[in-house]
Amino acid sequence: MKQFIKVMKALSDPNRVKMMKILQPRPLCVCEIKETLGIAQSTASKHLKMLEDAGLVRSFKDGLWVNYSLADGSDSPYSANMIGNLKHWLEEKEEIKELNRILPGINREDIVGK
Amino acid sequence: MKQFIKVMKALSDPNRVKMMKILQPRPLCVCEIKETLGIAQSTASKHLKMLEDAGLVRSFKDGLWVNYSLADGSDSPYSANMIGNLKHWLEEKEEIKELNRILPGINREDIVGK
DNA sequence: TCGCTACATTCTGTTTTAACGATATACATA
DNA sequence: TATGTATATCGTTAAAACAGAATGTAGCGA
Repeated sequence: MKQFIKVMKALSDPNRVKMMKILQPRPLCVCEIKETLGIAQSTASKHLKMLEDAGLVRSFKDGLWVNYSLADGSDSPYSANMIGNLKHWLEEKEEIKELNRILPGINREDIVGK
Repeated sequence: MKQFIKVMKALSDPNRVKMMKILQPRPLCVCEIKETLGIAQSTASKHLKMLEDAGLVRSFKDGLWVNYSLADGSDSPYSANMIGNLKHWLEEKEEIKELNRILPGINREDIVGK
């Protein structure tokens, strides 16, 4: 039950859901994610930790960067189901389409401040 | 997006998830639900309202009683998916098994105080 | 080694959520 | 009509969640 609640809680915040959506095309580092969503770096980092604890994303370091990608769902049936469904859910929502629009222009090399 | 968040939020509280589970076998009135879960009547009522707003349960009056049952999922794909999956998910969890154990002994006629 | 960069963690203030008791509403029935 | 019962709503309080700024940590490069 705790695991299920963890997944539901993780997905009950708009910014975290957006993260799940923008991670669909490819892995992103924290700075790309915070830039895309327009939130503070600490906020992004905390949200990603919650998603990771719920088994929804995974992270791997690449030198100075930490890349996040969608998890494979092996953590629980709940995470597996939600990861799968989110691949087609919300696709047509304006909030998400807008993110998909700006996402190609986001590049870790171009991001200035911390 | 708002609709999705609403469903996730509705299912990120243990008492509300338990409600979804005990409503599986048959509809229940508010007093049976509050009795089964051991919570205050006002608390149960509020939780049920949230579940209803999310399209996860529906209510119909029967005289003085208000019966709640699982919704049919026509409200959104999100609610449909969760209603369906919750029919088999969590079934083996001790918290839920305990509820299934006491549920048959719960009867609206036997519930005393408000 | 020193500084710089990306990220994590901590701190603080604000908003949201959950609980219960008390009150209001709706509907039977005496 | 008056009363009692089931549920909904309101008021209050305590705990949890979210945000950003500030600080700590790890790893690269000069």
